[in-house]
Amino acid sequence: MVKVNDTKERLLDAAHQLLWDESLAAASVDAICEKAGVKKGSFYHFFKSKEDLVAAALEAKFQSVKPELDRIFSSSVPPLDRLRKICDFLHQMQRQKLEQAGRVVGCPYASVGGSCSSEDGTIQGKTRDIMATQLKYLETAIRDGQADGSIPGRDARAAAESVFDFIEGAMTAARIRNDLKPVQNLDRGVFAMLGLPPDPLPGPAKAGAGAKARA
Amino acid sequence: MVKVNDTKERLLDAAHQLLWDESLAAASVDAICEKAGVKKGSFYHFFKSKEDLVAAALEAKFQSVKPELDRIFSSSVPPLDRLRKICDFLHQMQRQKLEQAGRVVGCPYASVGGSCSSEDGTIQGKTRDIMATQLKYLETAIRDGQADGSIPGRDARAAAESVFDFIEGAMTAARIRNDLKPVQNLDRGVFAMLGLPPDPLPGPAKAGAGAKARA
DNA sequence: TTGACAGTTGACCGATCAGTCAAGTAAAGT
DNA sequence: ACTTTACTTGACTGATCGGTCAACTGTCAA
Repeated sequence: MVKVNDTKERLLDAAHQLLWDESLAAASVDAICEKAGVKKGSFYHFFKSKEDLVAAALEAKFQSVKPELDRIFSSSVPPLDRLRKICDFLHQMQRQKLEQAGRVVGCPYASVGGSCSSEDGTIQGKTRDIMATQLKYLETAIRDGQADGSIPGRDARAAAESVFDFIEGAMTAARIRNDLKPVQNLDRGVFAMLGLPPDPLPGPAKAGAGAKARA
Repeated sequence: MVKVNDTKERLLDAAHQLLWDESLAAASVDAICEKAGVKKGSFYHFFKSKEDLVAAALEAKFQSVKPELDRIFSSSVPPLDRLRKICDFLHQMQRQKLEQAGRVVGCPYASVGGSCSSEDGTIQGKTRDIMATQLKYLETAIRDGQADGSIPGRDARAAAESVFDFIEGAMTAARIRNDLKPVQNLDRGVFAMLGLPPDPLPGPAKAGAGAKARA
């Protein structure tokens, strides 16, 4: 009995699911309403426009994963571990979405933000804001790493931007190719971008030919 | 008088311009026809569907820049120079499109491919093909570099994929933020990704504070 | 001269788009 | 008991979507 009226949440959930699993184009007001089991009149009781709902759905979803980001990027974790963890987190999330949605979905912010003309101010602005916030996590981790000597270089901001662009590019590639491979070893690309030697093979003494698992 | 009937070309041009400058959603059949100065009936005389036209427009545009790619990635050019040149080429192209379209447009293949549900087989398939072809240029250059010792590492394919993802991510970021900055120094990210030292500052003795241009 | 045919035209189709609205329900506030 | 308020509903609008069609035009070949 914690919540009797969850209409708004159902709309936000349905919208984000359509945005992420399908596309901005697939997330029509009618489709969102049908998926949420809500009539269109109710939709416009809670949101003044479709743009409004889309922006709210992106924001709500980001807020829901933010605690996880705060945990992963905790200052109590060594900077390189934060990077390893976020790469693994992104990979696992894509794997989970693949099972649930039946396809690789990539990053919703890049997909949605990239698929609107800049005129759609509200939506693209929201994706910009969220991605800027995500960038800060990377920037802080890299700056901490540079401070403790675990990461070479001095310009944490520029390094974070490059790493972020690489990750987003890999997510987009995974979506377009409908293939998890681009996001399977994000840490290798991230470490290379930062001028770090690649991680030793995961798992202790995992038999000889680790590289063969590629095939 | 070389061409009396350029209707098909006008449709392809108009379509690609809308796809690139605006979005897949903005490239409606009506909008394409209006921009091309062609009636819808004629459209369907040349193309059997909108998907058909979009795929053809993407392919046609790629074919039109292919000679430039072949020149940039010529085997007669040192591998590192090929990478420098393609980064500069992409930057200049984005700059030119910015002037022409009034905004940063990014990579049309990533934008279009990322903004359709995988169901749109034809279109997403075409973007996949084109991007796979582009990847081969990078792969060859990197393999040549690894062969002559100018690039460290052994797995040219994996390195090319990482570099490609980074470049695409930067193009997408530039589009979403409507800002050229992410594509202004692609070579730095590319070189870092390949484990290379950054290029020395461009231009001989370009006054002291090169880094100040950032602000 | 007459077809044949590539190309063009504008009217038209049903479906779907985002968004509106008046009427209704039900619970909370007075 | 009465009103206010939050929410729901289904029918509706005009615009636009992708796509069709029969009729028309010009050109070139037989």
